[in-house]
Amino acid sequence: MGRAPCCEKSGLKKGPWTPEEDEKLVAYIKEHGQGNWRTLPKNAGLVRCGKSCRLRWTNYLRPDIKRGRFSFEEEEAIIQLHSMLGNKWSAIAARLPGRTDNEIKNYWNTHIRKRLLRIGIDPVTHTPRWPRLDLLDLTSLLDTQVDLDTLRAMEPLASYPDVLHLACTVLSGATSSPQLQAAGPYAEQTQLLLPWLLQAQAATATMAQQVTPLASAADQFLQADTAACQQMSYLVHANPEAQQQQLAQQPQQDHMAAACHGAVQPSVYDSQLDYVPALMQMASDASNLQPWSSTVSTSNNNYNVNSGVSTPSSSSPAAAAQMNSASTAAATTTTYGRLNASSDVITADDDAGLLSMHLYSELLDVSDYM
DNA sequence: AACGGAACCAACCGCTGTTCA
DNA sequence: GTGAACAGCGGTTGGTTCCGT
Repeated sequence: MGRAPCCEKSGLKKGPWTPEEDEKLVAYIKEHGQGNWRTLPKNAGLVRCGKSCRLRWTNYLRPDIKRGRFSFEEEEAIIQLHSMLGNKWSAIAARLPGRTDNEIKNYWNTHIRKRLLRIGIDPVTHTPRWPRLDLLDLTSLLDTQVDLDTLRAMEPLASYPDVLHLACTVLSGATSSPQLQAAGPYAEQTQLLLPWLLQAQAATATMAQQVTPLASAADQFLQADTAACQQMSYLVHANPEAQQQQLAQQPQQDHMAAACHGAVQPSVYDSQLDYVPALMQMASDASNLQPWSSTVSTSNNNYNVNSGVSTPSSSSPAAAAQMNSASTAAATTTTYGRLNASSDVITADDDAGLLSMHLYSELLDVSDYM
């Protein structure tokens, strides 16, 4: 025999609460405290289910609830937390004093989600959704005719928007770089950069698949990005001597760096468009790889690098608990790893959370909060 | 002013893990 | 040990408000 039913299943009022009902509920809880929701409605003189009373109290009547518009900081925090926790609204609410899970959930679905979609960020994975736009940006930035074969060869990169984004950022910075302008015709540099993008991406994806159980996937990502950034920098500066020097100074720091260094040997691309068939092959190889976000998850634990997002159906509280804030923040940052393009200097921000917050700040339309 | 669609959000629904008779 | 209810959570609904035509 189980418990007695909490309330009658019929004859109870549903729908919006009246001020009188609110008054009764608040008065009762002030006097007796919350809890014992089964008997509360009857004792408080309400013709409501206990569950309904609990919901009304926790979502609306609680005195510590902060009502009104979400601030810019709160919105940033929600996005940041969502990238780590997924649709764990109660967990997110626990970190936002005065806000309820229901309120945050509603706000996410009606405001943030749409805003992210509008700016091209997938609200589930927190990764860019429009790689082809990046591609367009890239070609426009090159300010030169990129042959169709090369473009076609790059198509598989649509699954790897991060690299394209990275390239765009670097190139946009490079456009205004006096060093680069002094180094030679810009078109020549970019002709080198395009095939390199493919190789670097393929190498990075391979690297990601071979992630070791000892190192966190997030760290691997970070290393890969850092290496990619360094290589980008080399290319932008187009100084082979400096490249070799740097290579000698940081031997075999990681596989990714080695792979990238091999890919950018100038001699490889000296003979005009010799590399195009090779590019096609590389692109084909790359197309067989899973996008970063889905490949890099270690099998011996529950760590999910997919921006730390786990769908309700696939996640478990244990898995969520294992995701400490530092590592998930690192994963998030890697996803949005970026360069200090304006100065052609690649910066590796130690404060991962801060970095991604910074990026989100850029993505959000601040004017909405003015 | 009237209308229709979009946006918003409080409340409900249904599921899951926990508690307890 | 069993099973029913509780408590909590995320998803969804539907009523209301807003806004453009």
